[in-house]
Amino acid sequence: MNLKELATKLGLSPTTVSRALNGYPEVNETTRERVVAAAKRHNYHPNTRAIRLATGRAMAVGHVIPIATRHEIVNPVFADFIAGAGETYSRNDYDMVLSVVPDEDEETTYRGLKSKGNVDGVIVHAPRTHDPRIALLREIGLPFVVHGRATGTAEPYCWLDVNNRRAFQRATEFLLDLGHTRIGLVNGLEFMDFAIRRRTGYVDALTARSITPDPALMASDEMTEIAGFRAATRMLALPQPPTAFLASSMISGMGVRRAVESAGLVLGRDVSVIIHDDDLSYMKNGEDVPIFTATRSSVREAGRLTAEMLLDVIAHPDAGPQQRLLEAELIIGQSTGPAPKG
Amino acid sequence: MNLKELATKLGLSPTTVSRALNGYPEVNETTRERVVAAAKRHNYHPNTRAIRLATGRAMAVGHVIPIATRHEIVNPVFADFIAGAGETYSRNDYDMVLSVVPDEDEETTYRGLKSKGNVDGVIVHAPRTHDPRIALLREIGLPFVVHGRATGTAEPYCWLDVNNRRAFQRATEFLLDLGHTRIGLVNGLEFMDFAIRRRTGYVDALTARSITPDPALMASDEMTEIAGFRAATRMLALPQPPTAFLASSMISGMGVRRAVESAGLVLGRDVSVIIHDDDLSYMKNGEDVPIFTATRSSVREAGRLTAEMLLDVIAHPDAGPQQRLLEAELIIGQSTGPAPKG
DNA sequence: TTGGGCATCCAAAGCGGTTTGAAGCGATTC
DNA sequence: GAATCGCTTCAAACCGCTTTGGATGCCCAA
Repeated sequence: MNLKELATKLGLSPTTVSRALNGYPEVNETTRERVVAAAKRHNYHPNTRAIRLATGRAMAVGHVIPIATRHEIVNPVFADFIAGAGETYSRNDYDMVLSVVPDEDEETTYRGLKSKGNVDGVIVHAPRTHDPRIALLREIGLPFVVHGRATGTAEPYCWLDVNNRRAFQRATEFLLDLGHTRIGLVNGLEFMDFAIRRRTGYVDALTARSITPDPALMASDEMTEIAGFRAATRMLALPQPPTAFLASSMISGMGVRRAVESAGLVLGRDVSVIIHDDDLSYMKNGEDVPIFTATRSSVREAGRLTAEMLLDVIAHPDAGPQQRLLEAELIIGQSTGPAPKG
Repeated sequence: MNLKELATKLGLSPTTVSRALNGYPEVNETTRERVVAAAKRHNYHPNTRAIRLATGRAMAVGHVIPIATRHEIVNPVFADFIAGAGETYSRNDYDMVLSVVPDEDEETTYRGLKSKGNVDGVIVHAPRTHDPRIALLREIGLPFVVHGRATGTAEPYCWLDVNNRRAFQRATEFLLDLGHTRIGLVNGLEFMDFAIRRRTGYVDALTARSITPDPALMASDEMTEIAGFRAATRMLALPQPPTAFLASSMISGMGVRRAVESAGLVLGRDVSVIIHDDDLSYMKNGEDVPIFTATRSSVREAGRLTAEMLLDVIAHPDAGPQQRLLEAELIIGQSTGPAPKG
């Protein structure tokens, strides 16, 4: 059943039927009701491909996912973000199209998305410092919103980010208040913008209390269980081991916990751990009582909000760049306690 | 730059230019070269929306992701599968469109995808026994491939699955050969088809050696770290605790490991653990030497293959239903050893 | 009476490609 | 020399919708 057939069946022109269904004013209310009823009865759904061609809009948003050899973006955090964004798209009748491409094809993919008209805009994931994608997207004129920020980008652009610096600063201060002075940082890869901001927060909090950050207590690696385990194990073997850790994610935090327990120490008594909790839907940090003390910020909610921002940018291309900074909560769990007296 | 402009520039008709670029035989080779060169020079890319309308094909594949209140499908395994499928789509110039919808809207979404013509086919995730989606998709005539199988479906359909029964049977036999007789099963939720098959494999292996499966040694829950921890802790507290475990995933295996270590036992010596390893790209089971002994089957590869099967089904709708069963490898890691003499 | 305004509706022209049917033309065949 | 054929090319229809620019009829004010 297409528009023409429905129009014939109703004894109306396609024009009127189209207008009736799309809520245009120049159609008699009685007629509109007839049309709407007939559309429902015959289970008429306008063909998306035709709408897209006729309107010139793709009604779709792209997410480009590079298959990196080194840093894998296909991680749990990404999945939850996508799920959040997808909820927003569904509610607004937009399609979400994912392009999984070898990372050397990333630029070509963005250019293709624009010139072939597959999408109306894109979301940029996992920005690095001086991320080239921002200039690229501006150049080709494809609307975009960045999830995170890219230090070193001159002109303003749209982004939504969590205040990572502040989160880690507060977490560090919290540990300092508990009497910890040797605090290990198990960070993500530090070419990622968020990781740098987190380290900055950590360093700032220490320096504010006149503690010189110790390079031996700062690790930077993939946010995996193994990497967390290794980094923490190494630090615990130092002559002056840390009494507390900041871990970049739930997963690396689990590695840290394993290192702590393997060393015969008790979590929350001998060693304190604070993680950053993205509040992943399938990997909760405890139920009522959080297992880990954490800086928490739902990445799924971030996905929803970033997608909303993008749809807004697409609808109003000439409004200035939107920017939004979310604050993480500091939630107290069972993994922190006063520094052991020593 | 669109087709008409390019044609004018070349002094040719749109017809000829279109044919030249699409490799049709009825065009002079010299002309074709001219056209191809001009297209490249002017950076011409045919508009996807127009192609889709003209050809009647969506050149897109759908993945419907229900937001369940109970069982969350947005998990790491799903992310890796999507990444694999996405690779296949990119190579074949198909778009991957993800629909994230409340689970009560799932049926409506499939119907809409079909009647609005957004996609040429879909992949069905996480089938349950008697999964209603299979009959639905057949009814509305939307090509599909199931990742997994749905016991209780009468008519044949396309699927790609891992031999879960065999994998868990072999793993159980391996433990039995090592002298373990009390083996705990930390399974996924057993309304999921794969979970049932795994339990069947486990039970079959036990019965073949005249061991009666003990209900107290069989747990079924979400495949999370906490659930794994709880199930294993409970079993280890039994009067006759198990000396080995089968865990449904890397993550629940980590929970089991924590339970083992919390009980003061040593993994691989006092208690053996075998996990099912989906070979997730961001969560490797060790590097050279696997941490866990495991039944391994790359879910990312499954994604690639399932997508290929679907594209094939779309291209040849009248060929019979394709079905493919992948075997998991049994890889030996450091988490298994002979049963302690007792 | 007339003409302007308003409420409705429609024909037709896009959107940017693909595809059908036909035509031009030099070479070949009879 | 006319008919046929293969090779190229093109005009036009079409995909299914939106949207522009009338057209129609009716009511009301001048």
